[in-house]
Amino acid sequence: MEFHVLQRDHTSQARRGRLITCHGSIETPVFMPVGTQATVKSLSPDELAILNAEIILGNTYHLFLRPGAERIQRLGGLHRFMNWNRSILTDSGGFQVFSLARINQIQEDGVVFQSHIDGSRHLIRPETAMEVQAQLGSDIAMSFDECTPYPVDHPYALESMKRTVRWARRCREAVKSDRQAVFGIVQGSVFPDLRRACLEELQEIGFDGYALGSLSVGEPKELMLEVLERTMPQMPAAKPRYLMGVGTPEDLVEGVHLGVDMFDCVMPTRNARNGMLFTSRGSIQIKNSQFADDPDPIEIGCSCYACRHFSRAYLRHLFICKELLAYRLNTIHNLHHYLGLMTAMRQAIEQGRFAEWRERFYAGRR
RNA sequence: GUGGGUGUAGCUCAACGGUUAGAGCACUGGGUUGUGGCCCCAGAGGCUGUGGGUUCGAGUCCCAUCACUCACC
Repeated sequence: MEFHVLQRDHTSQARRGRLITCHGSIETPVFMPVGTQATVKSLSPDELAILNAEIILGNTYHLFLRPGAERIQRLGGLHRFMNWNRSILTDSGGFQVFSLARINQIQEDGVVFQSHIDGSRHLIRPETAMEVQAQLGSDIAMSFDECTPYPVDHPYALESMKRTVRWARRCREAVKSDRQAVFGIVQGSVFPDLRRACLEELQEIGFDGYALGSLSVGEPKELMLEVLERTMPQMPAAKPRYLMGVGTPEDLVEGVHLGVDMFDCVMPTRNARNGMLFTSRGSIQIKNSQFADDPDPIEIGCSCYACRHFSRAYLRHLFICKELLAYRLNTIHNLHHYLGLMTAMRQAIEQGRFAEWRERFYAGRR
């Protein structure tokens, strides 16, 4: 994998870059739609490609439990399995073990947990997570980490961060293929000293990119931004910086402003299925009765398939009836909005006026 | 026509003769951050079919009446 910083914005920490994997190049800053179970829910790969998604997320935890990584490997790897020939980043499963499964034990060797599907017990070790990701054949693999909840006290955050670093070392050593990049995940909760220490240790191990984990896990937004502001300047400039699981459109703008190159978040896709649609003026709930007779598209001037062909009234009807098309059209719109936002930010950086663009972005909001 | 049963929120149903008649769904609004097509929070909504009666007090007991429903002529 290669990463090049093409341009820096002199009005902020924002930077314009290009990531090159075995499956193509990715313009950064980039937003990666989440495709947990080998599909971005409700969309076909064709539709994703039309939306101009250059990289999507797959998930070790889910694919490990179902249908199983060996099976996917036998069927030609994740790209072939799901017929997606652009890039894929796989999450290590660390987050899901902590958010979905019933944890039985966190031990030095790994985590014993119970499947959220059938209650079966499994041990995931750092080596397991990397082996599974190798079988999936993703372009970028994430190291296996412990996602600390919020709030957490400093002593536990330290203990957890230290363990994540030891796991990161084992992950790095477990990866043999040079076709797969590996990112380390910076932990340390909301404590700048721990974030800094973690980052230093991870850099010593040496990764192809560095991610910030355990943010947007319930902490106040100002606190997340504060941690970002203090940590981002310490991130190695030559490597991609990935803010995991974030976020709202505002979060993306602030992230880019502070120098983040990569984001992923379920928000545009999950919220689409729950009827929340993003526009440049803020979000709307399509189920609201005020849209029952509204002939306008979700956002006037939006060039997505949903906005070019359908009214808010129709989309509201579909959503209230729980028609499958509602999920698809809403998802198309929200991803178009997110990916369009990233395109706009990349252009602003290229033109050296990101700060000005950011002002206008906020001015347009309610 | 005769006998039985049931009438409570938009729907399906709770509520010992005793606080301000509740729940689920539907409806209205809010939430959702490395995905369980969910879930969570809040709100609105009632002449308890109608009219009498008994009682300190009736959704509840009694009488009449209307509607629906089942069985039998």
